[in-house]
Amino acid sequence: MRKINLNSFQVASSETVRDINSRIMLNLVRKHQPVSRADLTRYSGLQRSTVSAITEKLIADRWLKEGAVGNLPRGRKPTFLHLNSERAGIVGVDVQSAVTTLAVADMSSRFLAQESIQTPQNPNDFVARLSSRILDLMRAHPKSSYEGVGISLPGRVDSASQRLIFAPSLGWTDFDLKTPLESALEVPVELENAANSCALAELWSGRHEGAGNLVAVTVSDGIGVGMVMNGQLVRGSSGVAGEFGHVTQSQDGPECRCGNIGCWEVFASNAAAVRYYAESSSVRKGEIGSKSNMASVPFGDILRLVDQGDVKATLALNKMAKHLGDGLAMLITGLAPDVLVIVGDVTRAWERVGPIVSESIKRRSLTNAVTRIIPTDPEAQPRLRGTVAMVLQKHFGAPVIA
Amino acid sequence: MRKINLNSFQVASSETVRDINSRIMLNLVRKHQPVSRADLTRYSGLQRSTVSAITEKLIADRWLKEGAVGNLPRGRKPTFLHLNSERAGIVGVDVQSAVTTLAVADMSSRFLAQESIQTPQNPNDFVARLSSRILDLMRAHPKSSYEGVGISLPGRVDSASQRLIFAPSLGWTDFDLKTPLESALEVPVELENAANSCALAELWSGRHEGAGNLVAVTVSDGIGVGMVMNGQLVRGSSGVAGEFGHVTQSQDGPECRCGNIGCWEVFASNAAAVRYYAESSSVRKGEIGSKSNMASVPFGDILRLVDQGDVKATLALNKMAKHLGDGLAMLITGLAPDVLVIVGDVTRAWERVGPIVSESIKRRSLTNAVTRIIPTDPEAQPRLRGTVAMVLQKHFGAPVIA
DNA sequence: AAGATATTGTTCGCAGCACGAACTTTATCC
DNA sequence: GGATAAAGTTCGTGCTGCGAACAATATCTT
Repeated sequence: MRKINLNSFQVASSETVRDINSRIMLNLVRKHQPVSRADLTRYSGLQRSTVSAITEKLIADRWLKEGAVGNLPRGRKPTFLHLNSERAGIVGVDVQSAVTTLAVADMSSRFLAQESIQTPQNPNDFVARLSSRILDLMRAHPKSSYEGVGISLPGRVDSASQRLIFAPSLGWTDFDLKTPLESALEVPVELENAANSCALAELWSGRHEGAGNLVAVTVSDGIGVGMVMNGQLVRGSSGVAGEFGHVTQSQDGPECRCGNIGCWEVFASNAAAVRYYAESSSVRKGEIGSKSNMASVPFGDILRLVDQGDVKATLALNKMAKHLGDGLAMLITGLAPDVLVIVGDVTRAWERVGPIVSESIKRRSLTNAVTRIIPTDPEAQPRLRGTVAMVLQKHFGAPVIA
Repeated sequence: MRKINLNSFQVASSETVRDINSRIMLNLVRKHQPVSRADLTRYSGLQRSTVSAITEKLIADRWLKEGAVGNLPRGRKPTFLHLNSERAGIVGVDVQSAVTTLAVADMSSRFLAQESIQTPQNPNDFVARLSSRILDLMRAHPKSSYEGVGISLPGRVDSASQRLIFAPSLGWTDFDLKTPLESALEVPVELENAANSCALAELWSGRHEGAGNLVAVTVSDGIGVGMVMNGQLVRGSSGVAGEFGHVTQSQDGPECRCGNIGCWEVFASNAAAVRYYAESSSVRKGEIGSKSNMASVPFGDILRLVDQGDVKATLALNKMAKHLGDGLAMLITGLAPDVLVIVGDVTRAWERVGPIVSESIKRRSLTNAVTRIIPTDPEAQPRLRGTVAMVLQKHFGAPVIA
């Protein structure tokens, strides 16, 4: 039960009822399509007449389409309804430090096209290049309308101003991406942190119907956490919730890029595995601690070496896995989510990493928590799928009431 | 924006509109009372006629009452409305290991009476004694109706079955409190973990209007965390969210009562300060580690000794404060709440403890988080106020929609 | 072959609700 | 004593879901 916020509430009118029920209807079609009006009546509990009226409106507004006619042992044949994938296009953008991926999706979250560009260093160049590529994409895939552009960012977005406050891997600080893009594209733009994007992707994937508490952990050079609680993204005050990657795990670890000592991500990120590997090499050469001399092997190479049976790489990965599990135990103990999704290249080696992580969690967690831990296939592009969810949410999410 | 849960949703009907607007109205009266219909029109944005209709219904249902007539420089005098405190009584129960406190409150959350009993060891005895005392209280304070009984428990309540799963300080496991109490009292009973109760108390206190992200930390023999995110209690899967007290803070700490090593509460609870004090005494006597020989000084005595300038007690409290801050830094970094409330006897010494806690947080937290840290006056009985909020929620909370 | 039965989907009158204009009530100001 | 102002009420309108009756379209039974 939510408290009504008297600083920003919304009274209801007659139309509110239709809005609520339309959204329920859209979600039911999304889940069960193709589906007849009669089935929708049963799923929703509304009257047949009401379902007819609502679907008529949704068809007129081109959200739904009538499709094939079904067959039943008796009685009039049902007309199936499904989402009108022609109606609306959605553009998704996944910004990462090196590469930015763009995609066009339809209403059913199917990708129609995809391309990548190098992420420009300068944020103004980025806006220029991105908007021209998006315009090209929209022209190449004509739809009756484009509902919006969702953007996943490796940084923090202020929830009030919607400005990008901080993006260490890009080197951008306090930049307004939304306004120039919206005026160039004439389409609403949604920004979200990458971990939040992954959490949204999972929430809207349909794989966890009924799971209202869901945590996504992105593991790359740093660690990000996106939280969905009670079916809703938790952004925290001014949008900075989820920085569990910078929770102190040890008083005497190496310094983190955030300036503090012993953050979780210093021990459990890809960069940590790279460091472990470099250290074990240096030790053999007697070069302990001389950071500058360490040859930095990319994390992908470490995974490859592990596959080839390399001992040092395997030990480095194992160490990273142990620490990853330690931090995940914190999330499970504290948040008790139904589902915890892991995102990142480390999932490619989950056969090895998973058991070590589970061991850490079992050792540290309080309850035999029911949390399911799910590694995401990197090919599934969780960040990008999340950007589509950002836009879909506006039409399929629960209406803002009271 | 919330995702609609297709496993349990609620369609809207015409009456839904009235339900939504009535609840907004009730909240506006609660916040601004005494308040005229004309003011409610301005606050709500509804039409004058609509406000009249809604208030008429609420008065007929005895939620509101007309009060005095106001004075204005011009025009017809407004009739003030206020909550009808006679209408409904609420019983709140704060169960702690030694003492259980009962209270009767009115709709405006004012306490009318209060009493304490020793908490019986046996849960069946507890139910018997509690229900007879509650019936006495309700008879002594007749109201047109009793809306419910809210109970704060030092343990975990399963969110689905509403059974008390685990209460270490009481020694009860998997017990159904709700059913027997409800059948004895013929009034709905709400159960909640003590930290959650404190979070609800703060949420509904009216002190933080607009703050949707709020964390309560209870510090006693253990540490509990109650989280409100997006204006709503976060219970997690099966109701076990918030066990941050059992997050591992150090690999090599003493064993926790949960069986793990180095949990936060082992370092930062009242029991920790007691242990620190005992250890420092033992050290002087050369009795390191011989637990059995340590005289256990109650935490209250340590606070008293600190007041009297005792050095060992002060050092013990300082150490506890440092570790308390370390854990709070985790919560602030990870959850970024608007408000973080501290509950427990330790707040009595906040003049001393506060700066140490702030220092720990400043050293460990990532951002200059905007979180306000607020110690609660123990006299304010946060757990008990939360029990009233549990019941109030049902009428003043946002309606369950979609 | 014709009526019985089953199922889908539509039509239509009704009741609940918010809206908004007109109206009533009750003051003070000039 | 009329103008002005504000609070609160009344009433007709439009939107919405409800539910019963009805139309459409099948198969099953006799």
